[in-house]
Amino acid sequence: MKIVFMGTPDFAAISLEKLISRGHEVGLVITQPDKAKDRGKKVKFSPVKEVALEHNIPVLQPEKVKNNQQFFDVLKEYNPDIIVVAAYGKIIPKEILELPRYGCINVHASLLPRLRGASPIQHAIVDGEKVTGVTIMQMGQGLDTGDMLTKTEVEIGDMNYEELHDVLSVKGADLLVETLSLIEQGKVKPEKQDDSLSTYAPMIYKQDGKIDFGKSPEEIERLVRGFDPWPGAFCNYGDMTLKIWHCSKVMEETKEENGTILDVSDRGILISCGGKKLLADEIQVPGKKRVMVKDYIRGNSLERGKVLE
RNA sequence: CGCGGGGUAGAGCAGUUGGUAGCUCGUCGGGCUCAUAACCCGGAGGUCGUUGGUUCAAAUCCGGCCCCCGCAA
Repeated sequence: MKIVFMGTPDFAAISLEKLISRGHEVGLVITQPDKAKDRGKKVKFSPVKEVALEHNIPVLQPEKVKNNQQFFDVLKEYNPDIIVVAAYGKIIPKEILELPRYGCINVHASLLPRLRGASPIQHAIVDGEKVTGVTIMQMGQGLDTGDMLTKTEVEIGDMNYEELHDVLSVKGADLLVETLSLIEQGKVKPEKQDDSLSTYAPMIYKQDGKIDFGKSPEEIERLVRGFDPWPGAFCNYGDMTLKIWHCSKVMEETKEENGTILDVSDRGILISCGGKKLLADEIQVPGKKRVMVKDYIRGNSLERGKVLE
C-alpha cells in the first residue's frame, strides 16, 4: 500500500520508523513547519521530519491543511491508498480524510472513547486512570470520534508521563503495523465509540502545572507524575518558582493552612494539602537542575512554616 | 542576536577590594554505645568547565569557546 504519514512529535516518529523498518511504502511525510524553539531561537526539525530525512522520504510542511489547494493537489497526485495520522497537530479536513481508498487512520494514545483530545497521555495519569492504551481508529468527523479498529492496553502503575509515553509510542507503532495488515486483508471490524463514556484531554499549557494545595495529596501526586518531564508541576516559595518532580502522599491529617511547609528533612519537604500531607522529595529551582531534597538542603535553606502558593 | 541564572572534592553550596580553596553531607579508618540515619577523633578526595590575555601572583579581572538550567516562544 502506498502510505502518506502525517505526524510531528516523538510519539509519531516511533510509528513512522516502524513502518519504514517493516518495509511499508511511505512515499510522503507531512509534518508541522519548522519553528524557532528553545533558548536562542534555534530552529529545530520535528522528530518526524528527522526520521523522514534519514530515509530520504519527501517531507511537506504546509502552514495549513484546510483550504490549501496546492497541498491537496500534491496529495492527490501521490494517490495514497491510506493516510496514517499520529499526533499531527492540526485538524484534517474532510476532503483529505476521504481522499485515499482506505481513508485516514489515526494512532491515538488512549483507550477511546476515553481521553479524546490533544494530550491523552498526561491526562491518563492526571485523571487517575488505572489502565490506558492506544487505539487505532478510522478518522471521521469530530475530534477523535471515529470508529475504532484496534486497541492495546497498558497498565499505568506508577509511571510518569515520559515512561508512559515511551511505552505507548512503541505499543502504538506495533499496533499500527498490525492494523495495516488487517486492513490489507480486509479483516478489520470498525466499532462505534460509545459517546456516553467519553472524556476529554485538552491541550496542556505550562500554567496547568500550577499546584493547588487545596487538592488532595493523591491528586497532586498525579499532577506531578503526569507532568513529568513536561511541563512540570510547580508552586511558589516566596517569589521563587519551585518545581516539584516527585512526591508521595502521607495519610496523616493536619489542620495547618494548605501549602504550609510542615517539616524539611532528608526525606523531603512535608507539605500540608487538602487536610492531609504530601512529601515532596525531588525539586528544582530556577537556573538549577532537578535535585533530591536531601541534596538541595546541603547548601540551600527551606524555611519550615513558610506557605507555598 | 529573545530575557536571565549557573559550571569550585562523589552530592549540594560558600569563597570575586587578586595572594594556589572552605562548609554540610557522603566516603575510608578509629573511638564511644545494647544500639543507631546519633556523637567524638582522624584521613582520602579539587587540572576551581575550556582556552587565550592582564599581573610578581587569578577560582577571583578581560576576551573567545563548550556545556547545564529557569522564563519566554
